[in-house]
Amino acid sequence: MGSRESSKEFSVTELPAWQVAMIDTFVRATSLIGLPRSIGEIYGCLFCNPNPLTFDEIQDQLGISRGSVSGGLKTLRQLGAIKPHYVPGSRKDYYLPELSMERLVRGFIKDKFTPHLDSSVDRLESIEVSLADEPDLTLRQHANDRLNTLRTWRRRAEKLLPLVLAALGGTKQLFSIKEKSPN
Amino acid sequence: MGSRESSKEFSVTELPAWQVAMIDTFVRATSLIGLPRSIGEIYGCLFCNPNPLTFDEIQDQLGISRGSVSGGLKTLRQLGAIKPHYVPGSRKDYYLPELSMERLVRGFIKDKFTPHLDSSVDRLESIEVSLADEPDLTLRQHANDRLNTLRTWRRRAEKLLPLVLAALGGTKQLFSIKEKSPN
DNA sequence: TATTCTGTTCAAAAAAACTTGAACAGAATG
DNA sequence: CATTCTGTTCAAGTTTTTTTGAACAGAATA
Repeated sequence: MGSRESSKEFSVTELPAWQVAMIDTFVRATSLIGLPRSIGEIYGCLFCNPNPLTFDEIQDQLGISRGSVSGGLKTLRQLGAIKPHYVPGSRKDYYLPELSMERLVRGFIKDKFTPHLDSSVDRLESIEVSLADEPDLTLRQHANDRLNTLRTWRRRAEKLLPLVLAALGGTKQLFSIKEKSPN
Repeated sequence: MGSRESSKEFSVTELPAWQVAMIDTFVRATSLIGLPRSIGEIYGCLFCNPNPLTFDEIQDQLGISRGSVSGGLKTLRQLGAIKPHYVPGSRKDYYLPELSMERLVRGFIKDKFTPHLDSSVDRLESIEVSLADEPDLTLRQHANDRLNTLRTWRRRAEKLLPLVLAALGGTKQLFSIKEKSPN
């Protein structure tokens, strides 16, 4: 099959400095939000390249294992941070990076935050139930206050997410902050 | 000194179910935002108690090591998530939880996000510099586009933070979203 | 159907993060 | 000054997370 130069083994690409630096940006960002290094590397790799990349090209450019590439691409797909790109006549999967900040953030929030927020309703209710077992009345009252604080926090967090997404929205919107009406 | 019941060794408190559940809430939350379990436990412990707690009381209630308590309190102080509470006639430090969601979030953002955002300006500039070494003109142009994308993202993130804090602000404010003016 | 091509899986290895507890430092007390 | 009290430090141990790569599965090809 073709020249032996096309062999799979060791075609590790040497990246130019600007690509290394750009990928580093994403590695920092993913680490900041608690995602593994390899995910930042893979997204960064796609971000730097003008063309869609394949599994193999990503592995070669980054010099990481097949397992990491496979898992990383899976997570990025789930987050909506990359988009499969169909190339006629090729059996390989090609990927392009999602470039809309709004969609990136939305995917992340949907995956990581929304499930927690949703399930927290039940957990707070269950706290309320177990609160009935507290014999010390004063303490029970205090615990109830704190439970209400948690509910307020939860409600605010829920309301915050749409606001964040709107602020990042591709359609440039303006926000005005109005002082609360006196009632 | 006093009855031997007051001995330091093994005074591990048994927590009521509602406290365990409430602390669990904070453990989940801290883990969600990438802080260690012990930090969630300590804050949760303070959150549940009506009185300020000391180092020792926290350790006893949670059954964790002195090192973890010391480190955890340090981080929480740095985040502004707990407040030292002076008690006359005691040599110990007492702590109360910060209960303002806005201040909690602000402290977290200041500690974790703002430094990254600030330093990113320099890093993006340095990418621009190293970009000059790219011989392929088309690729250089593409890289420059992407660099501008990164700058836009950074700018948006920077503008987002005040918005988030305002939305959580104790002074209830209302936001209105206006469609962008057509220019 | 055998072979090659693509990508996934998962047990084991490696790395990173967290916790522990003994030693330490400084301040208050006697 | 010696002792006790309070809390910090940090090396070592533990746990968790991430990465690796060999084995595998399925689809296309010959």
